[in-house]
Amino acid sequence: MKTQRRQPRQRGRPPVEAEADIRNALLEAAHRLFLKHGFDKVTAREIALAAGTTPAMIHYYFTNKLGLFRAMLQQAIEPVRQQLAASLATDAAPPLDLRAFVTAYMKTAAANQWIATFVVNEVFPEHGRFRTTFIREVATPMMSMFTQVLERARAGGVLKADVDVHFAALSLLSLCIFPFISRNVTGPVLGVQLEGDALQQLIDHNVRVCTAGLVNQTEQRLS
Amino acid sequence: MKTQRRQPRQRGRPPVEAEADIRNALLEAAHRLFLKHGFDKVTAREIALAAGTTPAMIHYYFTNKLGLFRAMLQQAIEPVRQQLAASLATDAAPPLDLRAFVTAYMKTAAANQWIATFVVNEVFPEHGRFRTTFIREVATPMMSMFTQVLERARAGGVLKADVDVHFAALSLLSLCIFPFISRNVTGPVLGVQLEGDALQQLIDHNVRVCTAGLVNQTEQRLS
DNA sequence: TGCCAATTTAAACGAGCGTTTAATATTTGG
DNA sequence: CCAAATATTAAACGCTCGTTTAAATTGGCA
Repeated sequence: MKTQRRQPRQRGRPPVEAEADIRNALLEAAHRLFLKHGFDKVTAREIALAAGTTPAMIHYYFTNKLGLFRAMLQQAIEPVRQQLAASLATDAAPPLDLRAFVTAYMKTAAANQWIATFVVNEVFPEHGRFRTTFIREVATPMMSMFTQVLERARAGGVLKADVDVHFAALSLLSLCIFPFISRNVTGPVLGVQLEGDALQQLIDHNVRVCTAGLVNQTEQRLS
Repeated sequence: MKTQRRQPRQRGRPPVEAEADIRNALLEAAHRLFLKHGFDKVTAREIALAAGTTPAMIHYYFTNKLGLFRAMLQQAIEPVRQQLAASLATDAAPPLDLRAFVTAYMKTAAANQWIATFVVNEVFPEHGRFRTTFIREVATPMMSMFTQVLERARAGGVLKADVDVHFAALSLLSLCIFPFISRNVTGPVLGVQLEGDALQQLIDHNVRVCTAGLVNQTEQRLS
């Protein structure tokens, strides 16, 4: 894995049609490696090699390793952030469609498993490189949308009256996120891979648990 | 934090009454630093300095940095493992005392917050240093006790008949563990510190959620 | 008393890291 | 067609890390 030879490319200013070729290769390699193994576990040389270039290009285009990480992250996280935010921006509520919530969260988490790894590596640790940024830019605004929806649901009599909104949010996040964070352990132990049919079963299970725990029972009794 | 001076101790063979003095100091410093920041984030020099000695002593007593980590971990994890295992070894069941379960888990997790950090740092990552060991020695046996208890509860008619035992276990773990793993983010965002009163509230909340979601309702209706 | 084994020290080693440099080749614009 | 700007390379720099070494100092024991 170390003595891999890089095929050197032509020096000098490249023709205009193929601009920023190396830059994109670096971003792509950074996405693949950083998000799989974490910032510290991947060396600048590895990324450069994977991108078919030299570490000096990281400095040339992104000043340093962290600059490359940041540039890559911005590209990677934006569509996901929008996707999740959209699943909360339902002014149509307050039926509090828990099934839609849970499904949206877990489907995106399953489709972008790097998110769980990234969060565990860079935002959960006390001195995680992106902890404060994540809290400011992602967690706080989304949590405020979240609790807002839940408050409205409670006002509409859907959420059980004596359930704390913050605890309800925490329960939902726990049930939806933990399985992905712990997948490298719970997968082998339970023999479950969070995709396809098993994922759908878990979604159904989670919907059931938090519906029973958080929502006033009405028509459920009939089934 | 770097230019701290170490007070050199007397050379030569120490008097017999104070044996393995440095060894214990190293173990104690390793416990404090490794479990707080993770194996990679702490240097051998830091630990040696914190223990009032030199890095060479790590080699002398534990061969290398990893040896020190392992020795420290064994000491640290054993009482916790026994404590948690005991909370499952209730042949007295099957009333499936969920409150006792949840309380035992979350109280120990709260009293030993380093566990969550350790698990996130060293066992959840795909190439976590203790992932396979943890799966073999801790996760698998405990999960088998866990599912056994749940199976018995279902046989006794306590657990809802159509709830999968593995999913039930996963839900319980999610609700009980995730809050500690994510505490550095959810703490600031929700304004909740998992200790004292807030911890008790969360325990009650979790008991309620998973009782409603997993257990057949009987006397609950009356309240 | 004197030697041996145990313990500790200061210093250095070698590898790997992120980063920087200086040279070089190429395209573009005047 | 030439000069300036640009992109890339190979090499090395300086630092930190885990680990090792060689010497120094002491207690126990014959």
